[in-house]
Amino acid sequence: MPELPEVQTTVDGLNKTVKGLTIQEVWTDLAKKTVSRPDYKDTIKSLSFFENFRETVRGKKILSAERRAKNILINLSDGHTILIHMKMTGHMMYGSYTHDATTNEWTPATHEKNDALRDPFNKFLRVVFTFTNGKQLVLSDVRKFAKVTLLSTKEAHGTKHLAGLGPEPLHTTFDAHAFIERIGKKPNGKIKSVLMDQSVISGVGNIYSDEALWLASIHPLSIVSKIPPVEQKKLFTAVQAVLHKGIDFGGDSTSDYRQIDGTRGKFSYQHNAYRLTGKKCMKPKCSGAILRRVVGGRSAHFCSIHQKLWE
DNA sequence: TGCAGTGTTGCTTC
DNA sequence: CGAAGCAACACTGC
Repeated sequence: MPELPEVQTTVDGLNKTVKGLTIQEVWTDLAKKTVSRPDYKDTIKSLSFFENFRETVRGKKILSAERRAKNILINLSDGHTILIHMKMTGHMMYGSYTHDATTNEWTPATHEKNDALRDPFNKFLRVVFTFTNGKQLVLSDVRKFAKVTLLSTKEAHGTKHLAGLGPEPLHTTFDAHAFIERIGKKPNGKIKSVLMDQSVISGVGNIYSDEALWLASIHPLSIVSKIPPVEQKKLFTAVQAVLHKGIDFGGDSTSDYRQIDGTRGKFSYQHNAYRLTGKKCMKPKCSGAILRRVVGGRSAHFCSIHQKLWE
C-alpha cells in the first residue's frame, strides 16, 4: 500500500533509472471500449483516452519524476506530465521484459539478471512503457485500482487530481504549528481518520498513521480537539519520524509494494503496531498488547496500555 | 465453499 | 455542508 515513503522511494528510483530516456511505445491491458465509472473517463482505463495518451507520449523524453502526496508525476519533454497513483497494490519497476503476442502478457526477459523482478507479487503487469534503449518501465497492479492519466505540466497541480490535497508533511516550511492548524480543521474527527484525510495532510495512510500514533502514545480514536497541544506537537514529531524512517528503509513491502528494481522495502520489519495484533507492545517497560479495531472502516492497530484515549 | 479481510479514493447517501 | 458507506478489483486465508 504505497503511502508517502513508498511513493518517494519509487520517484527516487525513477530519477535514477528512466530520467533522460525516450519513450518508444506504451502498452496496457486496462483500456476498455466502455468504462464502468465516470471517474475512469480521463484515465487509461478508457480506450479512447489511452489511444490519445499513446500518441502523445511516444517519442517524448522523460525530464524528471516528482511526488505530490501519493501521486507520481513524470514530466515529459513536450510539456505533458504523466500522473500515476498506485492506489493499493500498484508498484513500478524498471528492467528488461518481453511481450508474448499469443498471451498478450509481459514477463522478465530471459537475459534479465535481476531475479527480484520474478517475485510472484511482481506479475500482473498493467502498463508497460518501452524506451528506445529497449528496456521497460512497468506498472504491476493485481487489483487494477491504479490511476494513470495525462496532464499539462503547467496545470498539473491545479487539476482535480492534485488541487485540494493538504500540505506535504515533510516540506521544510511545515512545522508543528502548521500541523496543529491543519488537524484543527477537523476538531470532532477521530485522530487516525484525520491523519489519513488527504485534504488535511497528504501522504499518510493506514500503516504510517498506526505507527505515528503508537510512537506518540495517542489512541487512534482520540478526538482531535481533546488532544492537548503538547500531545499534538508530539504527534507531529512522530509523523515526521515514521515517514523519514519509512523512506530510510526503502518503503514498506508488507503487501505488494516493491522498489524500482523489484526488491522489497525494509520498513515492514520496523513495525511497532501495524498488523501486530496480539503481540506484546514493544515500548520499553510497557506491559500492553497490540489490539485491532476498525476505525472509519479501516483497521487500526494500537497498544492497549500506553496509547492514551483523549475524548 | 463462501465470505471476510486487505487499503485508497471518489461517488453516493444521509 | 460533513460524515459514513460502498464500489472499484483480485486474491488470500479461514
